[in-house]
Amino acid sequence: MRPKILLVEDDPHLVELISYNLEKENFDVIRTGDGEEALVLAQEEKPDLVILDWMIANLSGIEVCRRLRRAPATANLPIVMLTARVEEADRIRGLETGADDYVTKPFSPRELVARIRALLRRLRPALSGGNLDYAGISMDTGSHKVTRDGVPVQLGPTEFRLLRHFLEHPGRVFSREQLLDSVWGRDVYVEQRTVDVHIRRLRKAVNATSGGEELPDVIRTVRSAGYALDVELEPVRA
Amino acid sequence: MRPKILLVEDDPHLVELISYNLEKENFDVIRTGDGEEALVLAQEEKPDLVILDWMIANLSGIEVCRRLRRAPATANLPIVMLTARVEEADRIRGLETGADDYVTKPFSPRELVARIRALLRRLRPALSGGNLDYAGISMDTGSHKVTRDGVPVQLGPTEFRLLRHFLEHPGRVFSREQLLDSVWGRDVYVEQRTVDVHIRRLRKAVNATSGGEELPDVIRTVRSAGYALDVELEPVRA
DNA sequence: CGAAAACATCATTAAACTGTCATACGGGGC
DNA sequence: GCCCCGTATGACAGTTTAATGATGTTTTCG
Repeated sequence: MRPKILLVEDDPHLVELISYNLEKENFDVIRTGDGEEALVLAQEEKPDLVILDWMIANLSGIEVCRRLRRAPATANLPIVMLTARVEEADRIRGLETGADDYVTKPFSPRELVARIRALLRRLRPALSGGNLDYAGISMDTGSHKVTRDGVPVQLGPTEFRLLRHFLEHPGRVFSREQLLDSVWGRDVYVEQRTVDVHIRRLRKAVNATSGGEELPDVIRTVRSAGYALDVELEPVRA
Repeated sequence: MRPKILLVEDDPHLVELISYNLEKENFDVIRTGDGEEALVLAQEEKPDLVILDWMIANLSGIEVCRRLRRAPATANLPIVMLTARVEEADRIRGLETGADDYVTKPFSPRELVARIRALLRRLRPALSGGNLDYAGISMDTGSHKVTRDGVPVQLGPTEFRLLRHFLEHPGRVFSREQLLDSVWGRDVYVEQRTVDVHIRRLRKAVNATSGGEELPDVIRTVRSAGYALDVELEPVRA
């Protein structure tokens, strides 16, 4: 899967340099030089990471950073600040505003890419071909193989993406709407109840071994809220 | 909660400089100058983050980094590499080995702290909200889980919203009307007495442990006024 | 092109939750 | 103690929500 990077930079020369290096490394790059537009693109394109120049048109980079952090949809978006400013106070201000990393010009494109990789490796392991593990479930995102307690699990494409999404945020509850958004895609219209069906297929595949025995369910249904991946330790009810 | 930092550095001057700055910022610092010992300490002390100098005794920093990543217990430990090496190739190698950030000497202590904060902010979201706690009751709004003294509590949707509302305003008394307004919704018409029933269900779930024993009631009934979440000691009346 | 897999829906069944009532309980004033 | 009024409680029936199995269609791939 190609990670999608939103590049917010108004120097055409730099845009070209960075884009070239990112695309060479198999990233998708969306470009803009405008602060306002950056906010819109961050909402609509759902990039995996933002590279943000401090000095851009319309809104300063730091203001864009602050607004991204404030909006729920982008509050967790990784942000790399990019700037010619070398004063320590500025770097610290950038980091404290919510940037995850801070690179000063002139910079090495390769180092920038390495830093982006390090960030994504940490925050979105699935993007860098890493392994996702939780509660005995192991997913190799590179080879698309999934095992439970070492036993291979067979999944269809949608179930795979669904499980990957859960593994990236273990324990957290997602509404059907959120799942449709992040697993199916923002512009697909399907019934919310369709999620149920895929949850069922995922459960069936993950909870059953080849022998037909039943393993503990790893997906928790939260009535009127959604679903979450986790091992409910006790189904005991008051 | 004070984050615990493992500082692996053998230059006494630097150790002091870094420790001083970290402790001033309310971090706990564990120190060692030895690579082997660093691995042991990482296992035993379970630090929240490691600062790792490239050049240290016994094992190079990069080898320590690699081994930390390999051991399951420390595979996800955030690592900040620290080095005098300025060559780009080294920085990239450090990041690709699994370090989360890379700081070159000479560096600003305040920037180091800012980078550490940025990393921890990102990786330990538990420290910055999402949780509601009061009187032994803990609600994780992200995973929709509630515990009392660590014991899971099962709630229906309405009881969950009700408890959340109380946890957001602990100690305060709400009339049935107010509760209907903020928990049920402004435009829903239900009997005021219905609140009583849900209060009862909430009490039942929260005050009873799996064993069936009774814990002290956390909801105070205020006659002719409403209810409050409160561990007000019983007005002892003999 | 044709078979197999994957998909989105629908209808049905099963389960959980909800609001209301009737009744029992209990504190406070007298 | 006795009464009054507000609260607690258990039961119940209707409603909402999720699980399940089946079905027709689309997509994938040989």
